[in-house]
Amino acid sequence: MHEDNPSEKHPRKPEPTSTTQLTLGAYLASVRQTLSMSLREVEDATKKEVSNAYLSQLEKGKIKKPDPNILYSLSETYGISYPNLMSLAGYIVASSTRSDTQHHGRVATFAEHALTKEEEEELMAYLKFIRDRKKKQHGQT
Amino acid sequence: MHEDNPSEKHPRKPEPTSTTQLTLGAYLASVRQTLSMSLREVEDATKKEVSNAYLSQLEKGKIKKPDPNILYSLSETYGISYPNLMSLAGYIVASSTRSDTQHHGRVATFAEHALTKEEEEELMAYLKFIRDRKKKQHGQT
DNA sequence: ACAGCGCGCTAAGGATTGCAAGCACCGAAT
DNA sequence: ATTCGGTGCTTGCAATCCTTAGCGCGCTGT
Repeated sequence: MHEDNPSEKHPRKPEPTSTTQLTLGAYLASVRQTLSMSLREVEDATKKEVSNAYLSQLEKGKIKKPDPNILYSLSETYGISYPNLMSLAGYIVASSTRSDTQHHGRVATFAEHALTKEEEEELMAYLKFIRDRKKKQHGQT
Repeated sequence: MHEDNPSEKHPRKPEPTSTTQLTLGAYLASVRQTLSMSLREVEDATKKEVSNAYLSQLEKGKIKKPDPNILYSLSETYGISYPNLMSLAGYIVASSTRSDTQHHGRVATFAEHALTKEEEEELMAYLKFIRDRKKKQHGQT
């Protein structure tokens, strides 16, 4: 069991403005109050994607694992960071895996790997899989 | 039970529902079979984070919204892209991959396919997995 | 006073997740 | 032939999500 008591083992930070050790619920509540929105206003703003009842539970920490898409709706409505919400919810964030624009020096490629025919076929099939996926992946941001 | 519910509340991708019915389950099953791993091997490889029973259901498409962290475990043990799994599961991906148009053609058999960096890395990981598997047959990292 | 409205919040319940346990099947060793 | 281990898969169940109703409170106007 985990306790959600945000007021211990920490010398109490005076500035809750950053994305510190806040709980998801506390953070969401803070943002909503800052925007002076009611639970039902948020419900409408998200086009009923998040019910006022659920948001209440969310803010009170009664929900442990909210659907990522709900978090996304809230991030859009509030104008806050989606990955941050994901992180607060205990989900591993996709872009946290650093492997993007870094080591570019490893030329390598498959040329020097002497692919067997079997391997090549498998890799081709896999590549197709990846790309088929990306086609469907259009429609975000 | 139909997944064709028109009164969907949550943001779901406006997918054409035609052509490539590339589902999460099919993809996961494909990868696992390519790696020649049994359900229980994966269960062990993920340190019991994913039970064999659940993986079976996942592959058969019986699970609609798996926990992102489970998808992460699978992406790690399979050596595949986590955001891609998220996307397949219907979750909105945190920082969308803007990898298109990044082509830095690297020759080899795949040169004609103009691999992006991400694709290349994923394929490399995949190739490594294939070869690893052939060498050891069993054991862990 | 008392409607009426909006507020945060709670109750109850259907739906889904994820797991432990167990099933039926198969191939190999005894 | 029979046991043994391994395979995918199913079942039953507790836990959790998320929704629809509805409660109690405070406010405003008639």
